[in-house]
Amino acid sequence: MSRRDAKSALYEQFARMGKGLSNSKRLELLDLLSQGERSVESLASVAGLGLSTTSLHLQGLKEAGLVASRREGTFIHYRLTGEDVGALLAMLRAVATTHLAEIDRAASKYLGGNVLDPADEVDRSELLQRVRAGEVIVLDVRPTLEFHAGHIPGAVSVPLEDLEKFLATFVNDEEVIVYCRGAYCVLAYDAVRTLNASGHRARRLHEGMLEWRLAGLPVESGAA
Amino acid sequence: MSRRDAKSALYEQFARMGKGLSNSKRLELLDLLSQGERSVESLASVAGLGLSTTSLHLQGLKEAGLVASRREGTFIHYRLTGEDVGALLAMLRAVATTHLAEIDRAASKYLGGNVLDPADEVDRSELLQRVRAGEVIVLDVRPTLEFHAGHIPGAVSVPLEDLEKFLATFVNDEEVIVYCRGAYCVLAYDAVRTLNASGHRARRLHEGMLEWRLAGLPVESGAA
DNA sequence: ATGTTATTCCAGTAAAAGCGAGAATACTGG
DNA sequence: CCAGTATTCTCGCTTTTACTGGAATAACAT
Repeated sequence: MSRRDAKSALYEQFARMGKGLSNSKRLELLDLLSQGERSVESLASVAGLGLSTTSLHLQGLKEAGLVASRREGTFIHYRLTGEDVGALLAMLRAVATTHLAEIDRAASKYLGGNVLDPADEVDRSELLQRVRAGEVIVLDVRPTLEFHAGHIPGAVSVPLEDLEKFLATFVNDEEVIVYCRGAYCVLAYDAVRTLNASGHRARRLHEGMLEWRLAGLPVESGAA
Repeated sequence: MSRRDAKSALYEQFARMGKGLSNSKRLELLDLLSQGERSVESLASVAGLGLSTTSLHLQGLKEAGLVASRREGTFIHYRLTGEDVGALLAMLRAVATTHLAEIDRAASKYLGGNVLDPADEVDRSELLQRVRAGEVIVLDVRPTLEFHAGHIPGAVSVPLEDLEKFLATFVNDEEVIVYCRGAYCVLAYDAVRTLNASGHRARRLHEGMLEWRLAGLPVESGAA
């Protein structure tokens, strides 16, 4: 084997992982998996994909070394192969946001309105400090299972769909900080709008759980 | 446009950048560009690709926001769009190395022999400290143009092809530290072998110029 | 065993990517 | 303005990818 061929073979290997990141549906799946392991069917329904397609993408991701699977009864749970995969995903998003102007437009279409207004965002250190001082209420608006897989200590789990119900009993006027999966997760944006519309002071945590964990900040798992 | 569609559109944008990383030849091109800007023809010859194919890949990378181009006379010089692109590339390599076992095998085939022996490697801080103390000679074995685009302060430019010639006049018995482009660049491995074979004490800098720069360490440009 | 459920495997199809060879284009220097 | 050079565009051609609907598997419960 020539030097050239050996070099190609090596870069071919790196490209295997690159291929995993080269499709929007696969990125959606990775994004979901960054919150904890999930079954194929659950991934398919959230990502809006057919089952066989989802299965195929997951096998592609496994081939790329980005995910691994575990059998539990009839279910097969997929998960990221490591923390570093989440970091890679976050960096891809960050670099893409910096260099592709279309992302801002697509993001504001998806997340709604004035996404870029930083006045509504709290950074991680501020949240940490204020929740420890008991000055704020932290709301985790992801689905319950994701909350159980890991959340910010002290956060209350209120899945977005239960927010209205929660508000009915929420007479407190403390400030609320809302978070969800990560940088481009829509849940917290929606929640902040709902909270503000019903007269509460609410802001969104900058980014979300993925980046919180990557920053090495404390994570609690199980029920609140 | 539905929520689903808006979400897809957003992830489609991230996938654009992912596609840039999904082909081995494109990764080779990015790797070369991480050392500084280059013309199309120069990239094509080093990567072993046809001119039209190279041009097409470069346009793909431009579409992905990973590279930009600049015209100078009849030449068009391509470059990475930012330092963060180099960081993304380095992280992709690192994550792939962690999770794809085949990479070790492909790497040792390409780089030759006992790649993994860490005894032959010097880390960045050790190099920095010892070159400042004047205890070692640092050899940059990349092509001259890449050396000019940016090198470790105090390093001597000896392109690999000129190494034999250099050795003829090199009677010093100080230790030599060799570096080249980055983690999987073959030049420094070859150079260390040549140096050792002719009785010199030589070790390789861990990784290379790309990672040195990303670590925020001092870089000098222009002639030595 | 048998039926149930979650997942994977298997064609088959349409679309896209990768590639080289040669024509076309864009700039430079007489 | 014209020849020369670097790059891009345009075809064809082959390979790969994305996806679907239905058959096949694997573990489980009865």
